[in-house]
Order: sequence, then C-alpha cells, then structure tokens
Amino acid sequence: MPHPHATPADCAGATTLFGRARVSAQRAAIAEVVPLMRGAFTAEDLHRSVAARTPGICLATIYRAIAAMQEAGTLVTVGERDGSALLAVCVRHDHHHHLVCTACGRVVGIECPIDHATLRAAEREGHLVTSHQIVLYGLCSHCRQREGA
Amino acid sequence: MPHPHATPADCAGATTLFGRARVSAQRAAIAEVVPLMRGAFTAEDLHRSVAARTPGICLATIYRAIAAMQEAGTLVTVGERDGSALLAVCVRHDHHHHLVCTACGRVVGIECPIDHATLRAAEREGHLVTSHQIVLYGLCSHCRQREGA
DNA sequence: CACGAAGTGAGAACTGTTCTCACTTAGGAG
DNA sequence: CTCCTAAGTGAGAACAGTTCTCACTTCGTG
Repeated sequence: MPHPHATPADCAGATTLFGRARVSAQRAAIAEVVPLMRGAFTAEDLHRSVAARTPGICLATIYRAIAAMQEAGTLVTVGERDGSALLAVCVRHDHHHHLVCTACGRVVGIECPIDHATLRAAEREGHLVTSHQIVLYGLCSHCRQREGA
Repeated sequence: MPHPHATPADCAGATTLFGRARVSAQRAAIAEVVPLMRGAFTAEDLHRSVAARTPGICLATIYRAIAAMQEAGTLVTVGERDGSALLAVCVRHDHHHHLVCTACGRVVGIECPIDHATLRAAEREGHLVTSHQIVLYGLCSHCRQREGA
C-alpha cells in the first residue's frame, strides 16, 4: 500500500471515486487499484487485481463498489467483452464517447462523431432520434505507433 | 398453421430467413411468425409468439433458430432491453444502423450518421477507429405523428 | 428408400450479476 | 470520546439469459 499510515478515509482517491458514499477499508483498497487498471476492465478483472492485495474480498463487494462509483459518476460502462461489462474511469462530463483499443484495451475519450446533418435526414423521414449510444473500436495512439501504421 | 398442406420446405419465408440451413417444421413455424413481429423482439418474445401456434416448442430451439438466421444474415441484434438481446429482421446489406423506437419498439434503418471528419480529428491525435457500433433511440415516424411532435 | 447430418425437446449447466442475511463498521450526533 | 445507526461486507443462494448435453427424430441428398 502506498500510504501505510493513512486511514481509509484519508485516501484521496477513495472520496474522488466514491463521491460521498461511505469509504470502507475494502473500498479504499479498490480506490487504490482502480487507477492502476490500464484500459477498460471487467468486474472480474478488478476483483482479481484487488484480491491480489486484499485477499478474501468478495466479488459482491466489487459489484457494489462499481455501482457506487457509477452512481458517483466516476466510472462508466464503455462497452462489453464476452458478455461482461467493460468499465473505465471517466471524469469528463461533456458529451463524448469512448474508443476501446482492440490491442491494449486502453480507453480514450473521443468527441461525439455524430453528424447531425445526417440525423436530420432521418428526421426528414419523420423519425426523431432522442439519444444514441456509440462504442468505437480501433487502435489507441500508443498501439498505432507501435504497429507503425 | 396457415398452410396446413405445405410441407415445411415449401414455405417461402423459411429459406429466405434461414438461408441454406435445414428447415424443420419448427423452423417453418418460426419463419411464419418472425415477419409478423412488429419491431425489435427478444428471444423470449419470439418463443411466446411461436408457442402460441406451435405449443411445446422449446426455447433452445428458438435460440438455435436465431443463431441460424443470424448466420444467414437475415436477423441482426439491434440493441438490448433489460439484459436480453433485441433482435430484428434486416435484409439491408449496406452499412447502416438501427433506430429503436422507444414508444412502439419498431426498428428502422438509418444511414450511418458518423461524421468522418470528426473521426479524422481523433486520428489526428494518433488514434485509429476501425469499427463502430451505434444504437439510436427515439421515435419512429408513426409514433412521432401520433404524439403530434 | 436409406442413411448421415442436422434439428429437437427436456432439462442441466454456465456465466455475469444481484440479492439475502447475519454481522461489522464508518462516521456524524451528542 | 462514545453511541448509534445507516451503510458496507462476506458467503453463498438466487436469478436470468443463454448455451450445452444427450437421446431421439427428421430432413433431404444420393
């Protein structure tokens, strides 16, 4: 643990991630691990990582912590992989979407690429688009460089 | 059954929907019901509808038929609702997306509204978007008219 | 018509996620 | 600081959607 003398509540990351929800020792451990996750992760991934330093932590606790972080608006679902939700920390509050790197799993925020002119074409046919959900897959800049593309 | 004298293979819709997969009596029944489904439907929805005319049909058979139709390219997943996949018949082979009407569940094809200029902005940052997945929610023309919007 | 591959029904199994329940604990009130 | 209680925890059961297994049936090619 980076801050062996810190009580759970002292951990800066915890209140950042969990908002004003109560911070237990388990959630403090989770708050330390979450920023270390590279790219999108599943609940199972997170459980494995947290359990490495906090053995015995229950998967249900992970799910409850995830729900708390999502409620606090610090964790978002960015897609899915093999039937499990893919999660990522996200502190942007503007309208945007996420590019999930198919090589390394990293997630990067992307400006909304919806062309509203095209949507208006749909509206000319009488439809009305009220919301959209976009998941982008591709290569992040790191992997793109590495592949020399 | 509307066509009591037709053998399963005679049913025009079946080969259309299932491609060159074998057409059993159950699949013929499914092929009759699928075009009657209004809007997107779940496997459970389809099972209920088919079971109304073919009692005893097994849910696993429905799932296998869905897989066969997806393989034949006639049925696509257009979103999800309460954790179940939302399916719809789709014979378009060009690149497009689907608008799921939040009022009636109808699904309409929509031109891809991705603004490639914006995506190129992402590429300027070094990323590369290779594929995208879009689900649009809103009101279809029928429901929009009905609501007088 | 015969035969083999494909489909079926019934129900078990699987997977990701949520719930229940008894117990513990964080953290504000006094 | 101590109490109190609402919130969090662990263990495991429950759940829902989906897939699999297995013995049996059936389509449709040869």
